[in-house]
Amino acid sequence: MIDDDRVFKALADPTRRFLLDRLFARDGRTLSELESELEMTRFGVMKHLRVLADADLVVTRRSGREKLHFLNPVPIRLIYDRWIDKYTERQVSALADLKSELEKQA
Amino acid sequence: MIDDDRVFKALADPTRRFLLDRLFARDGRTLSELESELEMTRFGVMKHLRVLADADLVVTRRSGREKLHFLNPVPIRLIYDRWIDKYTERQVSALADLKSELEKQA
DNA sequence: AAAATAGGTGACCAAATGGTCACATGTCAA
DNA sequence: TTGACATGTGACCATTTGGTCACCTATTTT
Repeated sequence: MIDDDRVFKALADPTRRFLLDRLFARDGRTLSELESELEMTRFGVMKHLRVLADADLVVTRRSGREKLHFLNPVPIRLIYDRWIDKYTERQVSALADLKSELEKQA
Repeated sequence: MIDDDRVFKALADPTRRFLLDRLFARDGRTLSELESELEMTRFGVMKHLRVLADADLVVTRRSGREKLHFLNPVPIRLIYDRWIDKYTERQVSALADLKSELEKQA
């Protein structure tokens, strides 16, 4: 366990979670595209993407003058494994489903 | 999605993750017991437990002059559901297992 | 009842964090 | 080859956050 701190710190910011949500919906977006969806300068978005990349939650690939961003779900899975007991997994899952159902209605 | 920010902010601190780890190992600990495992004053630990409770990651029950703390895994499960696609779940799980295996050896 | 135990509040301070800007490099199109 | 486009760096500032302390209340124990 050496890089878990970077992951949790990266997830702690709402803008960065929004970026992950956008990449979860569709991968391979550029900085400019992501910037256009946020009330923030390009520099702010760039910093956030840097933090996500350092945490390995986002991986990138250059293509000409563009840089494409992709979501990497592996670190998320590791969080889950840390505090969800295998034996109680089913009950927790059922409770979580119930909670999101209730929130949908409200 | 109203209280997710409190959850992620709560998880962003290493001391708070350590507290969750201890409660995952065994529930129902008191403030004093948790304090004794940390290089920090009681007040610091109290603040951290307050943050975890506000995020609903920890629930408490009073018993006389003691206050017992319990881990609540539901918010963790909700994080998982947010960014793990149901269709790719198996592959991600396999990758995560591989990563933790490699880290054990290193 | 007195002393020890367990937990709680508000003020305070140093350090980390989120965001902007001036400036700069590399790439594509006309 | 000139200009527009896409991304990158370092300095800077306001706000948030992690931690301590003086002081306080409630519950045992002797």
